[in-house]
Amino acid sequence: MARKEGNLPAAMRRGHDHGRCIEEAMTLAAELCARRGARLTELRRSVLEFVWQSHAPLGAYAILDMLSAEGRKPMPPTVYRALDFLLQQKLIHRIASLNAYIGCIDPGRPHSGQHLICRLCGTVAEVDEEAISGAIAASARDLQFSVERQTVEVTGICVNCVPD
Amino acid sequence: MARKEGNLPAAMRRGHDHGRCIEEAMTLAAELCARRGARLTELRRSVLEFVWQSHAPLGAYAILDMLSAEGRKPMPPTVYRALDFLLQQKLIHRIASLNAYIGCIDPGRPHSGQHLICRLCGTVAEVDEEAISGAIAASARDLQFSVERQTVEVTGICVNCVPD
DNA sequence: GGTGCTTATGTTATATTATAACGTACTAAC
DNA sequence: GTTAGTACGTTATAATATAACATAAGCACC
Repeated sequence: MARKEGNLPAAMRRGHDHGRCIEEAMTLAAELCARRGARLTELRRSVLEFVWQSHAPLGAYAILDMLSAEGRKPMPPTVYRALDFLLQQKLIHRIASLNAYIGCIDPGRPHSGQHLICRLCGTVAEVDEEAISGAIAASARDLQFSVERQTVEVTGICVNCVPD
Repeated sequence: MARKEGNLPAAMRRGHDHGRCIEEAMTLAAELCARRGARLTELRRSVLEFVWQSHAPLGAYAILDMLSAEGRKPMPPTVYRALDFLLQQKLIHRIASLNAYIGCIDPGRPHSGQHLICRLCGTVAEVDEEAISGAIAASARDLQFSVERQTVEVTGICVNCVPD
């Protein structure tokens, strides 16, 4: 029995109101930064907004081009510093296998986060399955390995890109 | 109860006979390539040997330097092509979070493979836990996502690098 | 043992991603 | 308003990777 589309992550729901995704992400980011005493400057806000413009991850130089098109003409370190800030605040994730950055769907809560990357449309859906992170933690414990970070990137074809 | 060192992957056994790791890997590589009609040329063999010189992953340009020191003076594409061949034959893995390459411990058998990366000594241990790959497969199935590749990279501190 | 096909490697140039180092400007606290 | 700290600007370069085309090596067939 096929899962209802409504239960899929927003990234994989074709018709979802993405404006709402952006709006919620920006609001939550502002709240979190305020609470933490971290400064979500105009630049950082712009970068976060660009990252959120779709559910496909964005490269640093794509962001740089977008900022240039907007009138700012930043150099790479400026962009990387903004990305570093957003990473530290856990507002975005880096997708190592793509050298690109994507908005975090749940920045308020600590989580490891697994990413499903569609090879065709580029969409990345973030999930947080205790079964996965728990299995990794258990395996590490067994080897007396002290885990600091889990990177789980699953490449394949999403439901919207396979023939029915 | 602590796991015995003898049960750890070779990468994490301090005193293991690494010459034997290399030897076995090279023999197995030769066998597999022969069986598959793939040509393990001198260059490819050298690259594989360099990758196996330790259980820490090696960057493409480090390999290039090693080849240069040996007398060959290859250019980057030569190294990358050799790495591509070895990746296709599943004789090595690419560690995305490090942009580096490491020998596969079990190239004969299809497997997804998870990597535990010690931030301090650089050692990477490959494990293949059905609990992990199964949990990922189950989660993907649930989202009707068709998995082609799993990248699991766990960063932390290995048993040899934590204080007793 | 040459011919031609395929695969592997050489070579030149450049693309892409990321950081080091140092200077300036902004902000908040006093 | 001075100062300390943080953010941003700027220049230069490092590190990783690939495109495009030329040459050479292996091999299959006659």
